[in-house]
Amino acid sequence: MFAEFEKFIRAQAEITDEDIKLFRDTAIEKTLRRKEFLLQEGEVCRYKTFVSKGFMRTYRISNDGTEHVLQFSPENSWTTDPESLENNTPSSNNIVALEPSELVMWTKKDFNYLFEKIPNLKDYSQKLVYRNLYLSRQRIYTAISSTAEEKYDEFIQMYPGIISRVPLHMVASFLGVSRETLSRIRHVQVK
Amino acid sequence: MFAEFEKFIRAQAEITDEDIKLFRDTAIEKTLRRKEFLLQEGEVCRYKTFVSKGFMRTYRISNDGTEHVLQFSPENSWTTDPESLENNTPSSNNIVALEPSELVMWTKKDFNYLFEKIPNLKDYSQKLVYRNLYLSRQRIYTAISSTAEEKYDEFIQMYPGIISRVPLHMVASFLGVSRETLSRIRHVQVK
DNA sequence: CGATTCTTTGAAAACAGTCAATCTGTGTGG
DNA sequence: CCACACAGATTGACTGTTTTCAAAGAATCG
Repeated sequence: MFAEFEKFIRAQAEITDEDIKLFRDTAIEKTLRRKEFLLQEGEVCRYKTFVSKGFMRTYRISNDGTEHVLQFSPENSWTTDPESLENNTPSSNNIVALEPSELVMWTKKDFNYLFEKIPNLKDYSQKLVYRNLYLSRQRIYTAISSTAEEKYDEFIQMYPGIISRVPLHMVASFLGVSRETLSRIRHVQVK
Repeated sequence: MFAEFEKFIRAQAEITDEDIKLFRDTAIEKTLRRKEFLLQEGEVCRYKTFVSKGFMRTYRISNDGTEHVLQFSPENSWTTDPESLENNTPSSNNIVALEPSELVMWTKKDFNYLFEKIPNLKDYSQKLVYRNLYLSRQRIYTAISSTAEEKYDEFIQMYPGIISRVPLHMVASFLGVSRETLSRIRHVQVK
């Protein structure tokens, strides 16, 4: 699990062998089976976590009991609840494994220590947050400006790999459309 | 204009008199009349900008020519296109004054210089980005999970001051509903 | 005041959601 | 290996919501 992370982080930032040792010494590895939770609503998120294998999904449950998917996290991406982690507040989100998954995690404290010791990490982290912010803005724009069909098309464009790995009703939930509507949209397009 | 910024930043972070001098020496002040642009689609965003008085609005124009409001920025808040600023890429957004406004701006270069000189600034900036990210996520969640009426109610809750300062059709555009729908929602609620 | 911008209203049409039933594929246990 | 259960996907009919279009009324800016 750590091996995948090492490969990933070396590709993303200038990282020395010593840095890698620091990462490794503080990392916690975790394996999840399908449908196991990394985080459940009400818990405080304790870890920055990197998905080295598998597939995670973040969702929230609304008052009427419906699930709404906020994020898909395939291997080689990060998944956490930054708000809960930063402020030590109970999370409103659930993070669950969609496939058997392998995670590499760090506590906030350890990661702060890494920030001090690994100069390039702060820059990388900053960039990551910014990218997150752009993507969020883009998603907001799509949500307020597009029809269901346009949302679906953009999803396919932006995350081409995802559609084949998750049930369609979760894609529908991610897009904010009912599963039936998504089904009909897709059927029209096949023609 | 700078006076408002000084007051604001002192309240937000531990800032010394020397820090203030640094801020001031690099700041550019700008006054905008109603409907004047801070940034237009296609331009590269060059400044971090603080709204010390007035009211700014960020919007994007979709293919069919419709405006979609991404952000409202009243006095004592920041407004920029972070993506364009960071990557020197042409912006897809327009930022325009809704009221006569006064701005305090810094180039990216100068602000990086400030980051080096003012240790607490990085933390403050980090927090700001994070808060932005939470708010964006919240807005995404609302967009995919709520009815038009719920969206409006949440807007009123979250930004109580805004509704009285902007035309309703811009609120509608922010929420992703037609102005007619918003009008009807509001009318029902008055009962 | 005059022009422009903004808001409201009504009626029709388009769109998306709900409900219920059916179909499909997958994997499990007998 | 088959039968069955289960999760997921699709379909049709219906309902409800939202958009669109058009017109008129209200408010605001210069």
